[in-house]
Amino acid sequence: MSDTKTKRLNQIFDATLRLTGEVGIAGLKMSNIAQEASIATGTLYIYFENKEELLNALYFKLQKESVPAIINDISHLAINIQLYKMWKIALERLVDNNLRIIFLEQFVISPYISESNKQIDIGFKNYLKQILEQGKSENLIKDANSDMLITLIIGFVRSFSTQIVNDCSGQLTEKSIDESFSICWDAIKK
Amino acid sequence: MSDTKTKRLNQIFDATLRLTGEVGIAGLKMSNIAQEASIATGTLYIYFENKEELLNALYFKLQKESVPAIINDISHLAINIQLYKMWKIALERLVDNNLRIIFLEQFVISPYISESNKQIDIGFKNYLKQILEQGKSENLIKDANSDMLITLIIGFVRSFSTQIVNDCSGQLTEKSIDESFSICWDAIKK
Amino acid sequence: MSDTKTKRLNQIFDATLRLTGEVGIAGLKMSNIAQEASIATGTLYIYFENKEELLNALYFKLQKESVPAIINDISHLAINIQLYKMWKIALERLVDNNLRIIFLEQFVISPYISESNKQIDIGFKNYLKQILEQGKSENLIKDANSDMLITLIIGFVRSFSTQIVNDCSGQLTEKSIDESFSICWDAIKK
Amino acid sequence: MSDTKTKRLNQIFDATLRLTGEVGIAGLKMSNIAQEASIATGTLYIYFENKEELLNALYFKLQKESVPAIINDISHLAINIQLYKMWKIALERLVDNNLRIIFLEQFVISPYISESNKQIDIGFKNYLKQILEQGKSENLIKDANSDMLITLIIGFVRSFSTQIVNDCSGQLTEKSIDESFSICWDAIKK
DNA sequence: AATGAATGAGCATTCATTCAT
DNA sequence: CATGAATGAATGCTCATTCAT
Repeated sequence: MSDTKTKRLNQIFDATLRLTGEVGIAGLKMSNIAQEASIATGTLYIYFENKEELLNALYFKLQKESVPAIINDISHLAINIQLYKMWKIALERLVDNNLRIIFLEQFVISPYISESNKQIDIGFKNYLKQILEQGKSENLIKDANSDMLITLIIGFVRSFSTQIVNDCSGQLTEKSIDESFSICWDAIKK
Repeated sequence: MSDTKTKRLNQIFDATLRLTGEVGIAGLKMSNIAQEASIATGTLYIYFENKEELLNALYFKLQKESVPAIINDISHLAINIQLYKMWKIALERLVDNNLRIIFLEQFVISPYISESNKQIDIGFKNYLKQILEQGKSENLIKDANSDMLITLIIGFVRSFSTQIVNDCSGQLTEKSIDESFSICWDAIKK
Repeated sequence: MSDTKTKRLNQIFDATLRLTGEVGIAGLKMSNIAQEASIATGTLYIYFENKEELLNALYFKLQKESVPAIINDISHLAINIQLYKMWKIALERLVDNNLRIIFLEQFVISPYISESNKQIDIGFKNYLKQILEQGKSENLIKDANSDMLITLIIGFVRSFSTQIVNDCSGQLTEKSIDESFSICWDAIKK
Repeated sequence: MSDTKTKRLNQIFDATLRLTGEVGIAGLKMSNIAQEASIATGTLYIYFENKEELLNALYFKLQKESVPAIINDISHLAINIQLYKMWKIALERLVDNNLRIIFLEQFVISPYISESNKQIDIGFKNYLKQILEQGKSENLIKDANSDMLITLIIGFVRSFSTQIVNDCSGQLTEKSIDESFSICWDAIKK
């Protein structure tokens, strides 16, 4: 992809994220996205077929960026350390760019999400499942249904990061990362 | 309120819940709600000023129905029993009418939610906070930040009920209620 | 169909025909059609899915009105009288409402015409073919390819009516009808 | 005109004719013409002020090519031979390149045609008129209104060539040329 | 109160034309 | 000259809301 195109796409994605933070996905207008990105409305349609494709492309990009960063080569570590690292990276990524989490939370329930993007989470969940299964075999993790444990973990990360983002004075500190992970670990350890 | 009016309101609310399950909140159209409720579009505006008021009224009704049921006079029981009962009732209510949870999840992040309704959750959270504080003083609950614990609990209940609703074969059994609560309890107990 | 609906459709069709005469089919705008029909733009979309459907419906109506009028119960008459009556009615109908011919001529080559409407002429052509075949068997009509004769007749009617319509001072008189038919008849008679 | 320029113009004209056959004049887009001609959109505007000029230039070129070929020095021949030769050349030219006829038919009723191009037919019609007038004075041609006869002839040529072009299996043979002319001649001869 | 056709402001999308490279 | 990405005015279409019946 040419540098110009990449740059233009990022301009558009950044503008979309910024606006989502202000007006939500339901309030997004193509003309506003263009204005926020300092381009003409028509230019958006050079890069995307329509509004739906633009939003799905942004979702795909955010997911693509997130998952590898989270699961990056930690397979040699102890289970609880692996989980801790994933926990930390997930929280940091989500909270670091709070616009990201606002967009993701809203997009997944919007009428715009495509079938293919609906399935995109599954890769990460499978990876998490492997770790949990291994933990069970090492007698470190509870013998509960893995799907339930995964639901617990993801539900907590989402709630927690959303809370920090929405709480104006909220900050993600080492202490809060450790404390939240500790709670999560107690929930799933044997 | 006259019986006719109550009946009419329920017709509208049921139609709205049903449609939300199909098209999401962002996809709701007043004309469709009317059609689904077997009334004329104009009739909606006899009962509600506009779309925003209709949705907020539905949210208010769902919350009003849920909260009392959950917190109904259990203050004399042991902390973990109180929490277990709340856990069970919350799960049952959410899963029982899956349209309810879909609507609630979407509404709280929609542009339609009013300031007053944004605060409605707080009552329940304060109640939960009291229980947790009492638990801490009885040395049963972790000495962690109560808001974090609440976030954990609510995040898990939401994720878990959503998963059961979305999983076609998902059923809420005594076993899954107990198992999920057990995990949650391990997370917050001392 | 209710009277109101019929009236509304005619309002829209009339407005469309009038505008086609001014700006041609390529220049038609939905907002202008609405304005010309003294209704709101949105109202057009109550009666028609989109612009394409509106135009196809108008074409269908014009054709439906024309064909029966032309072929109305003349089968007992002599061949040349039958043809003369069809010739006269066709010319009168086309010239009588010159907007009709302008619309028809433009629509059949526009990108809006649907496949089903493309086939609509065939009914009339088949009727004409029967008459010509009968004429041949009675030794009144040339033994030439019927399709060619039909093409001749229709081509001439179209050209002639278009010329009269476009010629500002043009009038369709009994004399010009008779004269033009006489020429046509000489072309096809044995 | 430089060779390069001539070549470029032909590239553009050919592309325009080809596209008109596919999407009609109303469906022509400058970007598609450029693509079909394997040049950049902007390049079109080096050779033509705008879309209207491009189409009018193409129409003018097609007419310039056609008329001389049709009326080329046949004035010494008998009237019916003159007409036969014109008939034959006209049919051959039109059918030879069916895209030509599609374009011409659509362009003359499009909103793009300029006043000057509207008059371009008149030269040919005047020539035809002279022949018919001469034929009348020689007692060979009917004493009918010449404009009507011209309308008949042109209408038939157009319909007939269009039919051959649209009829997939249609071929222009010596036999069909002779047969069609014979019919036409019967129509106008005394 | 109930109706539902009508409204029109608002938004998504198109495409002829321009201009920096 | 040639390019093609960028432009933005113009246009098709939507849908919350109104109002005559």
